[in-house]
Amino acid sequence: MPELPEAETIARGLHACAAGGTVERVRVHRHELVEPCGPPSFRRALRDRTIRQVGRRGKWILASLNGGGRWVTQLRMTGRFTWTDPSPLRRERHLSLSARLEGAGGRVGILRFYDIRRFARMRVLDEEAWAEIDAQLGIEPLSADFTADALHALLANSKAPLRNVLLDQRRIAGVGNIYANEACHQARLDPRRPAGGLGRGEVERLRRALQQVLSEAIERRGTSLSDYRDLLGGRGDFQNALRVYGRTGGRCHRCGDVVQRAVLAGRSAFFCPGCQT
DNA sequence: CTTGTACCCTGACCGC
DNA sequence: TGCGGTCAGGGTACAA
Repeated sequence: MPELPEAETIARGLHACAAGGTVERVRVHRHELVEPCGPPSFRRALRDRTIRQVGRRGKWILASLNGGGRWVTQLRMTGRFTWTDPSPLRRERHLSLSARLEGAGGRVGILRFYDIRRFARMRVLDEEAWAEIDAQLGIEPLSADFTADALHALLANSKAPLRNVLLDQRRIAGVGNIYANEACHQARLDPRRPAGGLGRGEVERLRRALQQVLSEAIERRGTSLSDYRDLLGGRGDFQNALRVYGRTGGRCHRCGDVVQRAVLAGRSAFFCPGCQT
């Protein structure tokens, strides 16, 4: 579900409601969420900690804690946060975690985490442990460092299909299957092409396309195809701007050809054979 | 090293 | 109505 724009939207929402708040109580309803740490030690690590700020790295949600350390979340496919006023705890089906936060201004709110498919993971890490993970993550595609030269270096020597390389979090952090396919279409590049075979001009087109697609998706608060919702349950809007993703058989808005689907490394790729070469 | 596959899990949808 | 097959925004362990 969540790629960079969805993680960014969620992180901004969390920062607005949770920054300055102190975690008063944590309940872990599904232990696999906090594996391999385990619920008791996870609760101990988070209880009575104050959230300094909330941000994002790739698809990871990061809440930095006063006194050091980070509360980190990988949403994976169906992870979702909600923020509500205090209310009686109903036994909800996919509820994985709930936490009571004493807000900065004396407000109290409940942060809940739901995860239908239970792939999501949370941990509380010290700076050193986080730095290790951070070092494994690739470049931020919306940063100033993401130049054509940098992208060229990331793609060079790779024989794998372009779409697959864009999904590799060790190279570029935050791009998932929706935005990888959309960026390839925007850049008029066939997602099946070997990544290392792109020319300079093509690499620059791809860089711009990635930044445009990701920026517009953030402005539109993400893509809500089925599960994704923001903190308050609102939908994103980028599903209305998709050019190829999930549009097999539809007409390309640019050239009128028919959008096709291919399977690369077990996952769908969507492209227009008429204008992506 | 790189690349691809199976798997983790639930739910939606489609054809029969 | 039910049943089996396929697919889904992610990531990891493992094999080639």
